[in-house]
Amino acid sequence: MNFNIIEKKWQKYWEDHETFKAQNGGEKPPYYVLVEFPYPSGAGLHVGHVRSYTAQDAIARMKRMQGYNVLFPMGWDAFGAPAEEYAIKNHIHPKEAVTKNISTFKKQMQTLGFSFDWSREFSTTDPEYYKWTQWQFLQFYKHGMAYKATIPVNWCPRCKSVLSNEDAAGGVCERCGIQVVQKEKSQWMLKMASYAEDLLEGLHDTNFAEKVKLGQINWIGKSKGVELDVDIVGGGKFSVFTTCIETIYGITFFVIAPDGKLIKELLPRVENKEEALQYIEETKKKSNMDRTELNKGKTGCLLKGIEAIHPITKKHVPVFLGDFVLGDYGTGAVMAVPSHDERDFEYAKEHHIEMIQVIDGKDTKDHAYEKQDYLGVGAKLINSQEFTGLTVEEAKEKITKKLVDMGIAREVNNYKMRDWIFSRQRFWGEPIPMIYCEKCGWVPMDEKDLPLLLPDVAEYEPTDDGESPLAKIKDWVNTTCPHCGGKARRETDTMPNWAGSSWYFLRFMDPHNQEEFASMDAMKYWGKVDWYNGGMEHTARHLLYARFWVQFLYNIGLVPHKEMIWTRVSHGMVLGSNNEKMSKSKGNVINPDDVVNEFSADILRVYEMFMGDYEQDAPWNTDSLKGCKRFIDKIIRLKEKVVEGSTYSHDLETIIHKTIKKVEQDTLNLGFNTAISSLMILANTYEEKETITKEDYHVLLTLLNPYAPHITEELNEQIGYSPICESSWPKYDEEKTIDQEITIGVQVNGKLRGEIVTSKDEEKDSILEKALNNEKVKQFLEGKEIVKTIVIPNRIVNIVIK
RNA sequence: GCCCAUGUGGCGGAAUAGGUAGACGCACAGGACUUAAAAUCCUGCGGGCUUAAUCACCCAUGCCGGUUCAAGUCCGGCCGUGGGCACCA
Repeated sequence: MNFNIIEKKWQKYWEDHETFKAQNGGEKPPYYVLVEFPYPSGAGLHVGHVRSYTAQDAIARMKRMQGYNVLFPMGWDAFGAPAEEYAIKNHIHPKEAVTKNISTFKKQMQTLGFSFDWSREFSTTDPEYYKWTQWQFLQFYKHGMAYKATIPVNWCPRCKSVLSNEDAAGGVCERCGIQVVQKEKSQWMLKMASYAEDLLEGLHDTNFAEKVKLGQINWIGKSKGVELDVDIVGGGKFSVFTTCIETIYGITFFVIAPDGKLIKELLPRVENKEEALQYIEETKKKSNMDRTELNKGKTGCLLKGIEAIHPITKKHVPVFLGDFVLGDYGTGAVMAVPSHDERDFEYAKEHHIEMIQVIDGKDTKDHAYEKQDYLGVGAKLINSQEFTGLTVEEAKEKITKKLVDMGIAREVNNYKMRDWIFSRQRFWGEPIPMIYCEKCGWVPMDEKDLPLLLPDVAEYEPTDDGESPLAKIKDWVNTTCPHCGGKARRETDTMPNWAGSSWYFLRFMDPHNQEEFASMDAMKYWGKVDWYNGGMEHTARHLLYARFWVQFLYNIGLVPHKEMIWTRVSHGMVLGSNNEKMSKSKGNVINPDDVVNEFSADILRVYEMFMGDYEQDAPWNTDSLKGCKRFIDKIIRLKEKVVEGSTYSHDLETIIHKTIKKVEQDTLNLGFNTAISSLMILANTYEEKETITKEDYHVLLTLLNPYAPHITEELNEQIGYSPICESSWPKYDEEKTIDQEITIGVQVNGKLRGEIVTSKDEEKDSILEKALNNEKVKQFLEGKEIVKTIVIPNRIVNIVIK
């Protein structure tokens, strides 16, 4: 049997018959299966792609047979630095590289038989697509959600570009892995931080996997606390944010961020201005990474002439600069309680500041007694005036109330998540459709002039001065102001590659719409994405950006739901056979094309589904792949046993109904490996028989079809059935999934001593009688007193003796 | 340090609500078929102890405890591995 020819044959059949084309509308209920569209790299499709695409393909194929109108689209996320770097290295235009890569990817996907609706294909780099990305940016701008700000940003010296906080997690460039540095630049920003609470709340309206939800919750990083005003001796005041207001009596100093706004205001009053300025300069030089890595001691600088007044005791306490306080979190200033915060403790030691323990229960000579240790254990306050003796929980509440009543504090929430830095100094991205006019300032382009096309140029290398390569293209940059008609310049930064992927799933619902990014009708028809599969690494980035983007569109009335993604799941990686991540340098890369050539697409698909728990990483194992070939060969051989018959063989009925149920449920619960295993069991059962009916064979082929679509269609055709892709999914009868005879274990004092055969739902008394009469069990009961018997029909018998 | 995940044979991994641990597959060993190989088929395959071989028994889901008639599964405490975050007040 030539797998190659068969696979081509059926791929052509599907194409000719437009089998997988989804219609917007109709009788059938809609079902949207989505898998992250890939970045079409030069390396081609990875076996890891095959794993998740096959999984979603199996769901899509099964759902179609179950009578759903399934949307299973595919496209290309093709903007971004890798394409640009590839292009620079090979001296071709990124557009050409992308076109070539897309065609390779598409061919590979088609070879594997994924049931994508190719009529909806697009790339984020298509002007007809990025026109709408730009249009949506203008909506952000027009609703006050996009602004330009000069801020210290993460700058990657190698990529020569600004990175978002999400892209620079851990202080290193996400792509090239080198340390990022801080640089002041004027950037477009999207006000994502203002959506922090909505993004948290919205998670309740999703069915994301728990770990995905947690990933987002952690990234958003909400803390509840109190913002407290602190007066300065001689007038003026500042605020601090704290989550531990119960320690207020332990304040012995305050620390403010050297990179924050506050110090700029206070500086004129600082007596040791020179020293302070020097410290600020030093801080600026350190990147975020250094600041955390140094971690050696707590550097800082006392601000002479600035003394704070303790809000309750009215004592005067010193104020310091310290780089462990971040300028862009909270208020950029903290109240320091060295007895109850390790950082404050270290700082106090370093700078010889007094400490006051205010929570009893642990010695604070060597270390602070921190909140994670004193909360929830009934710890009580000391040295805290009228609050002494209260538990920390009571004190938290009462102190807050007192301060709020005094009018010097507010309960607030703070979030780690910041606004989205939306500018990149790169060529290969969506141009930001903004124009700068000396007279009018930043002016948005007229919507009817979109798309703002990327110019065709010869030079797209990034520049050392931190400007986008677009800045060099004078006739593109120079334009007229849409407002006053005067001379103006275009924004030369481009969007991050997360922009295009933030709304592509909406476009798939209505991909050829010329008037809108997608019609409200189409989006209402399809509703939320039913299944969205993607990598865990996108949890804090793509998925968060996409949700933010959708929530914004919802708030301005352009999408029907605040959350457009219902279930989000993620797959484990396919590792090399040495259990390490596949990489060229390790020489453990498996190319799916080779596997298809040597085995077949179906075998590769079945293997990747069978290789292990879908959500866990799994190493590649060629031997195991051969086992899957044996399974497919067995399926083929079974055809020789087929005889006429339009019903299931009587003795196979139970196992067939059981298998239908199992495959159906497992396929929808990410249990792909156990679905395949139950099909193996069914095939093994068939093999033991002399003959099987056509119907027996047909049902096996149908159940296997979502996983191995080509060979099953071929065999099914050979026994004279019409194509599986046009048939319906078999139904199981719950009654028939249950064995009439069940063998159960008999335990004596919890240890298995024998087995008995019972009929389904047999009476307890009758089961017990059988158990007591079991020869082996009898031996253990001899001369003993039966204290208790437990009989669970269909499951177990346990006899307790003394 | 904090958060998450995870720990079951030689290996990948099974085990709805606690109910016969090791499904299914791989590898390995022995055998059949073959001139031979491949393919296929049959048998065995956690450890220990016994035995001529069986039968039987004992131990076993990272470690230590607990709850229960019964624990891979529930609870408490440790240890290991992988990942994420990390001076976030």
